[in-house]
Amino acid sequence: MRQELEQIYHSLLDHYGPQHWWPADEPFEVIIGAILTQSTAWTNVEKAILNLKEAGILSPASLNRIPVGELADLIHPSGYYNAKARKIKAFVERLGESYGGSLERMFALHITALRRELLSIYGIGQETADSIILYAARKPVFVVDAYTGRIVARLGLSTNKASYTALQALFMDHLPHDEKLYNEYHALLVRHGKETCKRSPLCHHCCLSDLCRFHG
DNA sequence: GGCCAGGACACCA
DNA sequence: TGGTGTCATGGC
Repeated sequence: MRQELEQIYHSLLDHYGPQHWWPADEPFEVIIGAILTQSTAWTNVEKAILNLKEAGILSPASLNRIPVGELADLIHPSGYYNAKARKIKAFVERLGESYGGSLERMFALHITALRRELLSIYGIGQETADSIILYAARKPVFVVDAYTGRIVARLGLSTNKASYTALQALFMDHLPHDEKLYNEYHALLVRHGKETCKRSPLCHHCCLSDLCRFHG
């Protein structure tokens, strides 16, 4: 299994090149982006983040002060703006109350403790928690998303109903726990999912065709 | 004009 | 545990 996962990785990297994720200037921006991109196109998230920057409130302290209704107005382009405003508020409130508003203090937690802490915050589920751990805290957890499940299922490496935990274990049980590897791998899976594997039922005519168990 | 994006939660059985 | 409804905009 390890060899197959490594072949997929190298095929994607050869085809697309390094993705330089996460597209953000700083760790806190990664977190806000991770919440805003839940079931939402990244182009819409960019508009919302730009609004926050132009309003000068893309910081834990500022977001703690602003009324939730005003925050919802600013992130309007990202969709689900009322729900996401509550989620952002929930995060910065926890950060303020438990860590004095310091991401460094929160990220000093051991990786499993950090994951539990993030999952206990309203609006942060498994994928958002793992995105924060990998791309903001820079610790080695494999981020699973909808593309990940579709791609490995189509390659014949899992069933199409595999759980988040099962998919995460598929990668973490067979690959070294390397933050840079997981960073690039997930980014490449998203890139590939956007470009190719979305509509094709099998992986015909894409850079992973040779690795598909359904071929030949 | 319908479909879908780098999900999470509440509620139900 | 697993299935369904809800939250909502913008691009194609």
